[in-house]
Amino acid sequence: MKHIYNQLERLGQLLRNNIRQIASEYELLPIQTEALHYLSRCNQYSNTPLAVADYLGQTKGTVSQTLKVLQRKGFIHKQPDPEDKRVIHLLLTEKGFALLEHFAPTQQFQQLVVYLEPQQIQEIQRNLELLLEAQIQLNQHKPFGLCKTCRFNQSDDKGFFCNLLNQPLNTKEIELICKEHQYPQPNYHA
Amino acid sequence: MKHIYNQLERLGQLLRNNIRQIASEYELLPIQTEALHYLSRCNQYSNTPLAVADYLGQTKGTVSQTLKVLQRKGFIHKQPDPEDKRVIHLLLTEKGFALLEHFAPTQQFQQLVVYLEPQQIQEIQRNLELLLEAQIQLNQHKPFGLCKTCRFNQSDDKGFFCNLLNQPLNTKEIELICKEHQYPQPNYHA
DNA sequence: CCATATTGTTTCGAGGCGAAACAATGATTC
DNA sequence: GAATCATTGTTTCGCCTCGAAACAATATGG
Repeated sequence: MKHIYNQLERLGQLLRNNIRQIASEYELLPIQTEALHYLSRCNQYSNTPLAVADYLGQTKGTVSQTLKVLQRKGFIHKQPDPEDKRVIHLLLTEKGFALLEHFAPTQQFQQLVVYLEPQQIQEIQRNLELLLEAQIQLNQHKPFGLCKTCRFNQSDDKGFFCNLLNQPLNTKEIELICKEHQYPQPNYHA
Repeated sequence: MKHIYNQLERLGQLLRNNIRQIASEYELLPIQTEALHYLSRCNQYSNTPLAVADYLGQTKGTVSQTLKVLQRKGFIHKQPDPEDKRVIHLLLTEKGFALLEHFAPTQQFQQLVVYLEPQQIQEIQRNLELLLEAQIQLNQHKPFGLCKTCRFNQSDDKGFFCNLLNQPLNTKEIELICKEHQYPQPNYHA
């Protein structure tokens, strides 16, 4: 496992450096682009400062400042929740969405496909999925998975429905990240 | 590839958060432990501030400050090079080595082995190796590989020898990271 | 209605981060 | 050998991350 740890640490560093390099052209830091990337993929119940803090593993105070910078630079705007006046929803501006086109994934990363065969790509995806689920399980970390893989998501002939939030979901929404996500059952090896 | 990118970004974040959590008990930041981890694995030609900067993808000015903190906290000490008086060698103190026992890999990460079968571990290692080499190739980044996989490393009945630095190497040294490392030839798919 | 919990912001101090200026030493060239 | 250029490392500046703690506002439960 030591070898895998070193490989993952290194891959993470290289990816982060890759992001840093491109982000610097827009005068952004890696953590800022990571927050934007999350906000572009999460659902309407998960786009709050607290959810970003949970996702990135930082305190709400730290995230609050990072969001202030992103807002000042025009990548996001804040929208008060009409029902719960404590809550703020974070929405990407057009500038924010435009930025992510260059970022997630980076162009350089997309070129990796040249070095890999389709079968290998499948295999790598499966392996990374395994590592991710095991890591989340061990960390006691919220999985932040997509609704379509969530135990609360129910599908019938009328579409999809979240049994936790008691809300209907459309085909776009079940592809988004939810902070309340729970896997149906452990699918790793005991 | 977009899926793999998202998985790798997430795995990197979780790993970094895991490190942050443990490091905070020692009042260290992730980047500081990453520098220490590198210095514990590199050879005597690669333990300089500039090499650390190349490895971590940061400027020498930034690294100089990080090293200053690590020195003040007693994890490393600086040793001037006797031949080239511009060069400083960075050596871990006992406290530095002791710290890494808890870190690389983290205890939590080692427990991942419970969720994986030996065959899967092999497969994951191979796949990560592929991704790493392709990523390094694309980044035009120095590989920072081990001497035993380097094209300059020659082995005969007397032991090992580096044809670049014209130095003999022992069995311990060929397991260390070298900043001059070069792969013998591309072993990915064109 | 009141105590408690939750969400988000602000403030503080330490430190990461890159760019640029700087100092010291080594290498090249003439 | 002296002048020029390259390399290595440090310092300074301004902006930002980061966590902890204090704070304000709203929600919830008795």
